[in-house]
Amino acid sequence: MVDSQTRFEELVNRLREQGYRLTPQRMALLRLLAASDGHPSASHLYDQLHTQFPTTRLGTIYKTLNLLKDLDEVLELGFSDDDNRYDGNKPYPHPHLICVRCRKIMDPEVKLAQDLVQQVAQQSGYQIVSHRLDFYGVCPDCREGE
Amino acid sequence: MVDSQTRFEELVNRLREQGYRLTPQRMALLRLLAASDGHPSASHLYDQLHTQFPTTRLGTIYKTLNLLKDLDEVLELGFSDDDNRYDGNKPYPHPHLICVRCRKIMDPEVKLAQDLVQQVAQQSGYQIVSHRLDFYGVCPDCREGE
DNA sequence: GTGCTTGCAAACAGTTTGCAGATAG
DNA sequence: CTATCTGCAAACTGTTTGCAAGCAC
Repeated sequence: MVDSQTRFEELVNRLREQGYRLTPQRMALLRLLAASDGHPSASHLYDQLHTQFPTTRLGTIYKTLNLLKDLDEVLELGFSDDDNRYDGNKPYPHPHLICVRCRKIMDPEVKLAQDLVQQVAQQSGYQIVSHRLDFYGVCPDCREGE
Repeated sequence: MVDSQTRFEELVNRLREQGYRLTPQRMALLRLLAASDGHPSASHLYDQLHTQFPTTRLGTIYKTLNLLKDLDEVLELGFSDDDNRYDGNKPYPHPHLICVRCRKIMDPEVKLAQDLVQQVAQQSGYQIVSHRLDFYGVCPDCREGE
């Protein structure tokens, strides 16, 4: 992972150069995204921002997250049965490891064989634009109490 | 893919042996699930059932789908930004290929290297219970009109 | 000063739940 | 006969939208 201060500055510059405004709330959100490796949800980010900016609402957070998503600076991990999660450090497809008990999400140190993507493209005639690989399991902490 | 009649009978027997009732609506839903290779959504199934059983409601369809999901006879593909899709023919993890334009879903003829799963388990200490691999792309039909 | 951003509240959509009447076994 | 299933409607939840006031530039 890139240094969190560096990533923060990257995000700030990216918004600035695109002509977006850097409000204090946005700066704080960018700082959180750059600092977190835990794939926070919008409401987790809200909990953290709320202490500093008591009037901040979830809606505002979603707006900024969607903005960053459109700029490809944040990866959104959507779940149909749970809050979506956001990764502001590695905004490109990569495998995730999800604990089915505590919902902790980490990045395993593996990657999808690139020729598998090629193979799918050739077989199907699809133009592949992205992919997603999630492993579901029980994390060591959650296995302990069994 | 297994023959659709065979799969239908499998599903019927599975419900029967578990003591669940085989109502006409359920039978029709099982038939649809066994026959479809297009990963239908609940509302797609509803559209089809509705002609035969005009009083059938989406809620009922969800109840039966969840029942089959609990019996591991249907695979649910959840999407945070779209209807969930259901696969009654291959109710185990396998890769999917999703058109980002028309939302058609097919099964590419590839499979995830099994040792990748092992590798993740060993590295992380997680007990892996499942996984999901989705490729996103533009299907040949949707590329045509470009 | 201009118009993007925020706070706020209401809307949205897919899915789930609760209940009374219908029905499979 | 009776417990399960269906139809129905309301509830639920995470996310999005619309608008007026605020503030970055």
